[in-house]
Amino acid sequence: MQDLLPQQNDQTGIDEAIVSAILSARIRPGTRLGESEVASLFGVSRTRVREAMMRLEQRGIVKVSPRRGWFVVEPSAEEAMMVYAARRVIEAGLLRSMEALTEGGRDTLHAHLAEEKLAIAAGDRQRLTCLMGDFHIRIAELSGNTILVEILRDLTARTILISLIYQSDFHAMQSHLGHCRIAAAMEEGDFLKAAELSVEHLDEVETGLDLTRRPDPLADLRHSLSLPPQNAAASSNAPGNAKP
Amino acid sequence: MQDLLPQQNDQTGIDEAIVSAILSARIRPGTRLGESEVASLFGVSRTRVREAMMRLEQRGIVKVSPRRGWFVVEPSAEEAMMVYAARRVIEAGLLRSMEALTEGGRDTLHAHLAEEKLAIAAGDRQRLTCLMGDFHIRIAELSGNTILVEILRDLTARTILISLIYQSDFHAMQSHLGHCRIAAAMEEGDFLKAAELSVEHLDEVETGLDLTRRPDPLADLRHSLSLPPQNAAASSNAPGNAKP
DNA sequence: CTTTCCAATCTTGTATGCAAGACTTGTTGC
DNA sequence: GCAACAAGTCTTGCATACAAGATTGGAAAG
Repeated sequence: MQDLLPQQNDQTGIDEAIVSAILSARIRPGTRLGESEVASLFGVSRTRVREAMMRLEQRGIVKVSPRRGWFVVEPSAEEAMMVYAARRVIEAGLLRSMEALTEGGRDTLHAHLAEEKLAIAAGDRQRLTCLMGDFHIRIAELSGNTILVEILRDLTARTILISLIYQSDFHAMQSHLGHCRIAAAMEEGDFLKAAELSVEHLDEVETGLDLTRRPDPLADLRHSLSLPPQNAAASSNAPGNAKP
Repeated sequence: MQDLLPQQNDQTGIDEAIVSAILSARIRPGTRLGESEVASLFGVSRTRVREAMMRLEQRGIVKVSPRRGWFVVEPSAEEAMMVYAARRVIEAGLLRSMEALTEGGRDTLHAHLAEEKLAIAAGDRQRLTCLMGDFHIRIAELSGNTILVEILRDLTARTILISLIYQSDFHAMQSHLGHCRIAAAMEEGDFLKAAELSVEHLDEVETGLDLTRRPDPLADLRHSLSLPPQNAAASSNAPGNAKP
């Protein structure tokens, strides 16, 4: 737990520390965030933690289980589809509404794609997760509409949680290529094409999910014990423990 | 103040009571919502009011001025344009993503438009304000995507606040016709056309705003004293108070 | 050995208390 | 008469205290 919420200084806010931890996949869906725990980590009282949690709940990032605690959301398959649908609607709508790409905008996109390439080469998966989500936020920022930026940031956070539950393997290269194609279309000034590519890209990612998979409440424990992932342990008995 | 926040029973939540008051324009932008005041109105302690305010702040509906109080937001001209831009993006994107209108959906739209007609005939402006915003929410609901519904509901609340600041007169009939056209296109199954009409409709409404108008902090006091609206009072002296 | 029940513990839900900043208003000095 | 100032009042910010539900662990009964 101590690693998941770095001793970010108080000024940035508890909210952003948690969101940032999610955006870089340092914190898993279903993680319990006890008020007292977080409070002591940040050196404040429960009051402020609670306020932060209220805000995060409004943003669809944590949920409270009455008198049990706060948990990072574990989107259901249905919710996952809604998140992707919402992103398709908003991102495609956004691109279609754009009319020109400034020189600064072009540079921003190039710089971002270069970073993605770098992270892929380095195999830095945590950084990559963060960057893959950020790409879409960068595009929203180009529009200058901070309302949409904030909406998409929260949806991106949820997307990352979704991928942590339902995504078996991370096709980083595929996503990167998708991003490159979108950026290229934008540079050509063909925003309609960029919008269509964006929808395709999101479809691709969504199709890559295994939405039949149930979130595994024992995931972290399983991992701590170095047990095989998912189901093998449950269906087959351990050796030497044979029983008719 | 007592009239603005009806003694809605506790179960529905303080948040929704306030949002509902805004959606039907029973509460004006810039209204102060003191923690103690609201707390006593709802018969709870400041703690719960504060939590509600935190959530509403996250939704862009209230803002806190440090150690001064909570206020219903008064969107600036810039923010107003962003809200409309965001709505264009999302609503158009949503319509474009739709593929069919169910029979139930058709009925919902018809029923809503009938209500609009009724309110226009009755001249019930408060109800009309509510309905005009609701139309767009109904459409989102047809998509079944609750995420987008919630986003649009908050944007609609902000839109109403914007119109209370910058809109001089309420072209209810014009808006209603816009809604009818959109619904008609949807019934024809021509969602692309519906999307375009939606953008036009929002443009129309936005164009009808006078974004140069500054929010008047004395509006409610002025109204209480039955003084002429806006500026006349400030530039001309009261009769009998002539002074060289 | 298994099941049931109860007490201890831990968690959030809510209220309250105190501190500190912002505004108001009356007062003082000019 | 007017400006500067200062005390008082009102507000949120934050911490803490206590109540109540949820969970867990163990003891007791079958």
